[in-house]
Amino acid sequence: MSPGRVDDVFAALGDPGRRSLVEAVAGRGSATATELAAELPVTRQAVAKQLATLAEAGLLRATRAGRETRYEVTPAPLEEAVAWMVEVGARWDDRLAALGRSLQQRRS
Amino acid sequence: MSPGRVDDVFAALGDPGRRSLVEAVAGRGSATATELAAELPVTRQAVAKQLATLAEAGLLRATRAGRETRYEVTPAPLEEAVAWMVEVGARWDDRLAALGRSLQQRRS
DNA sequence: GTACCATGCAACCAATTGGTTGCGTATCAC
DNA sequence: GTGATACGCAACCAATTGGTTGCATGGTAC
Repeated sequence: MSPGRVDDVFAALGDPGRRSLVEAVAGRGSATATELAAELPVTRQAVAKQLATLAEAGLLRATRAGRETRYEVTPAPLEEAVAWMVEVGARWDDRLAALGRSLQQRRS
Repeated sequence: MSPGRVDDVFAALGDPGRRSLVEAVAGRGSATATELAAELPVTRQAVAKQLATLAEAGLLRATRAGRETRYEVTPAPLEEAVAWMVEVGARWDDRLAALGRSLQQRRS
């Protein structure tokens, strides 16, 4: 399990603004910085920065098409983060433990 | 799904130091601030602060016994965070989608 | 009661960071 | 070509935050 990667994922998801950005992108399927900024009380540059952070953490993938760059969700890192949580919490929680087995089974 | 709660959980897990603290506590079963600080290059107060943050996010539970306060992991918030991730990523990833069903099934 | 842990609280510091403005560049429409 | 659009980059700012030192408090052991 890539160690540093999970760190970045949690750090990226740590900011509420970035979390809602991920939700927004997920809801639209894909989105650009200006699109998202249009409906938010922040600047396009602010959104662009956050998107860059999320992309660097591997949560989003940027694709430049002509003059616009579209972002979409990349679920793989989420799965790693889930794995971390399951691993930590499994001993105290039966549901998480079961979930862990379920996850492991579906891998590979 | 408690909304503010998940925010706190991700924010708490966002710091690498706090993440490793959670791991340490999970590994020991329970631990005190001084115990943890003894093996870290930081002050006891620093650790205590982080533990407080984690406890406030619901990830740890503090129990004062005599002159020492022991912390242990509380997996419930982890489960909520997992639910959030699954919900966001499910559309793009079959494994996460399956995991989501698995999670929902075990809830009640 | 006395010496010794283990904490809690407060003030203070340096580094990080989310956000802004300003400007330069590339692409699309006409 | 010309204007409008979508970006990217850099400098700068204020707020947050992880960490420290110092001190006061409350159990433990004897």
